[in-house]
Amino acid sequence: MVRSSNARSAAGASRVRRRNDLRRVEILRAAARVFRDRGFNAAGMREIADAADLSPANLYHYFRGKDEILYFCQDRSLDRLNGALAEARTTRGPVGPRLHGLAVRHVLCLLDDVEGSAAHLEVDALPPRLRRTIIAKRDRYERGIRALVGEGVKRGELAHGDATVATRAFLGALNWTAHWFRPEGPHSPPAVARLVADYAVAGLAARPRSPRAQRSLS
Amino acid sequence: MVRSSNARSAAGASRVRRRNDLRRVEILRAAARVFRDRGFNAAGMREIADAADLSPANLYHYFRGKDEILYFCQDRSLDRLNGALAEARTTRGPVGPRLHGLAVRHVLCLLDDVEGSAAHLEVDALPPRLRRTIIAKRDRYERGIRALVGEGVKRGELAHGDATVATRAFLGALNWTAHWFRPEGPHSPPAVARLVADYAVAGLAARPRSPRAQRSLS
Amino acid sequence: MVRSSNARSAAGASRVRRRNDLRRVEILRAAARVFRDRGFNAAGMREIADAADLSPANLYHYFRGKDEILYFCQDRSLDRLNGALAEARTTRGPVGPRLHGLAVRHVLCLLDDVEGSAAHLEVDALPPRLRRTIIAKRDRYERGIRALVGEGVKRGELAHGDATVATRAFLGALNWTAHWFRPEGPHSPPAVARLVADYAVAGLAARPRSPRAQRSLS
Amino acid sequence: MVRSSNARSAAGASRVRRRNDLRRVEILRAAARVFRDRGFNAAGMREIADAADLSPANLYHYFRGKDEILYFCQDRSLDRLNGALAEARTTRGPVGPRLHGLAVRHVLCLLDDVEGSAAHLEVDALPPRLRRTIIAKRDRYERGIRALVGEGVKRGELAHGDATVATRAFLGALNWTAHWFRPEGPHSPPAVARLVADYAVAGLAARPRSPRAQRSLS
DNA sequence: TATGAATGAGATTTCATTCAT
DNA sequence: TATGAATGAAATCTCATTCAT
Repeated sequence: MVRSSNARSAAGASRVRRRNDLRRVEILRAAARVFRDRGFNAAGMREIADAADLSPANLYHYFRGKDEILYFCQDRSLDRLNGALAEARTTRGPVGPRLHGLAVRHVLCLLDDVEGSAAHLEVDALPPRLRRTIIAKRDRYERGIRALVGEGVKRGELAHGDATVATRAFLGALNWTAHWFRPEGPHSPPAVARLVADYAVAGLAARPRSPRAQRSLS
Repeated sequence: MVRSSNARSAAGASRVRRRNDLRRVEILRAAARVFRDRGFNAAGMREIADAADLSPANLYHYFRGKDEILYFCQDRSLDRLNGALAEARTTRGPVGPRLHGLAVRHVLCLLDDVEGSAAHLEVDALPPRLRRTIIAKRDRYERGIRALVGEGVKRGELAHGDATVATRAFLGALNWTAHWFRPEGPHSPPAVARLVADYAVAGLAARPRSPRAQRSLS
Repeated sequence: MVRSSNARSAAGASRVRRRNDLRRVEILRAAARVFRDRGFNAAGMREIADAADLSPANLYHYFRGKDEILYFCQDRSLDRLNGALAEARTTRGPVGPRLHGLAVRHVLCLLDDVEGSAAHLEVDALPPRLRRTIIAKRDRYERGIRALVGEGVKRGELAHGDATVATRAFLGALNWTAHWFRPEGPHSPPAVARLVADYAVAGLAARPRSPRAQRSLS
Repeated sequence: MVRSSNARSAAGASRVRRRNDLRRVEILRAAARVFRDRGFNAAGMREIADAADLSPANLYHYFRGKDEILYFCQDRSLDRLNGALAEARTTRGPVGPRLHGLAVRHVLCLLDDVEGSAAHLEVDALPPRLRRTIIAKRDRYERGIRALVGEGVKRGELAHGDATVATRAFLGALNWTAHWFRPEGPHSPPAVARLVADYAVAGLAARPRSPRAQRSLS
């Protein structure tokens, strides 16, 4: 009897804990969508609460404050991106397609309306303490991509040039999607993701013709 | 006496008007830098006033409010961009270099610390009335670029594909620069502009090899 | 069966009741310490709950709310003080030592970290209904001391003067102890109690020399 | 002309500055009264604003926040008290009357409804940074009184004993006045101040009779 | 008896903006 | 042209309290 009681209470605790965590994740998803659509500063706690179907005060049951909500949004986003990165880095084969796959997942992550996201932008909104962790993860992601690009250059697949700047321009092409994509537009998120990834990877590819032609006139 | 007084006051008015206009432009430059660095919502009127060396209250002698300041910032930015666009469209020769030149000017416009800018983002912060004008100019700019891209495709210089999405990805690569550029970094603004433009134009160029290679694995 | 059940439940109820009462007292002790150390308004229900090792919500099984907790704290404190007062009044002998004993117990009551206390301050925090009872008890205590002082004056032991004001100054010297006493300081609570009582009673004693000397210069 | 213009603007600036400072002092006076009557935590910014005849938001034109208002209240109070202390310490003559004069001024400072005060209590409400300065001033005051007491003991005027504890009991008798004094009561502030000072100084005076008599029975 | 979740009321504070001078 | 003073509205956040379990 005692054992069964213990077991029950343990199960209860676990169930509660899991429900609590699930609720937190649901809130983070909702918040991420709000942040993406309105920006961190323009998004009010009331909006987030509405999106998550809670009272504003109740948000503070789950998170210490708005900053922390943003922090966890970004943390989750970056974890997903770093997961995709890990896969791209461990896959074999030419770098181009691997970068393409990564780019697709990156964009889908931004546009996903269930998971919400794009919250890895606006790092500056975080207080210094929280910012450090996020910047570390973000830099890990960026360095990982740069490493892939470097690998492609070594193999002769990708163009020589400043890998850091190229990586950032690559990410810019991807990230910008969150700014302009409209669900009611002509393309589905996967279609957009593929098109943008096509563009972004092409920008890295080895230039076939004389690079002179690419130079600006002015 | 009366005539001379009139003349003087007319001259005075003109001088005042011109000074007023100069002051307005100076304020807009300062404001554009603040908006770029901090974002519209995070930027306070006090910050703008400090950057422009005025008291916050005095800003209201020059502008109706924060919205209007953003409006004029964006208006000025877009005018400069549309100027660059016009030049790119009327220039003869292959499309690639013309787009490259435009891209360079676009990035320089974002990074310019005298003129300030990047304020053409955050259109959503404007109240509907002001927003319409800005969106019109922004769309004009985007359509112009898309037209150039279309011309390049027709000539066989640029890759087939969705020109609208490609244009936005192109702009994303450029615009993102404002997020990551740091003056104390390794490259000067013109150097960054050239590197980013290289990438951005390459992404549009006709794909030489089998498009399959660009496809994602997943 | 029914009888046995009744009997058991009666016994159970009694035990529960007693446990309940014990628990209530424990909570009041903890709350009294928190109120003394932080003040009524600064003390949160969470703090009280932590000090009593309960969840905040569970406090409401024992008390109607924060006000009621303060009420019972003050009630208990004043009962103890009135108990000490009764003893001092019924004791025979000169008034000085009897007041001294009372003062010692008063201070010990404030500093006692088991019983907690000092909660008889902050009467204003109570809602009117509860306030009346507490004020009545507090006034009973004060009047009792004033009566003792009056007795001392009649006997020639204590100084003439405004007995009400003197009583309050006397109580001030005692009560203030709760503000400055630190357990890690040089004196134990009983030592402090004796020293403070020495001072407080001396202030009431008949002035031997010319009262002029006590007068202010200014 | 130019000089006179300069002079005028300088005078203007000075006038403005002085008005600003005056307004600050008025606000502090009002706030001190509110703090004394309601306690720091119970007093809302709205109450303070009402007492000072401003909108709550406008308080932030003069002070950084509630904490800072309390800080300046306490600072002003302690400056006044330290002023009185300095006078008491530099005056010649027996210590008793000098302490009496200081005590009178101390109590008057608490009860003064123009200057407001009693705000030197509740030091714990301050954030650490501000608290340090106030504690330093408060300790200076306390040490000054203790030195006076020590001088009295040396001269044989005052009773031997723990000077620190005696000083605190002395201050307790004075400070408590702020708790119980009611303007509609039988005594005027100066009358109360004299009565309380009489008591407080008497508590320090050399005990004429056998100290045994002062001992508690229990 | 016990507690996680939930909430309305209200606290402090910020901010864009206006106004008197 | 310039600004200190003033304010309403709203934002974030806290807190005592309730409720379902």
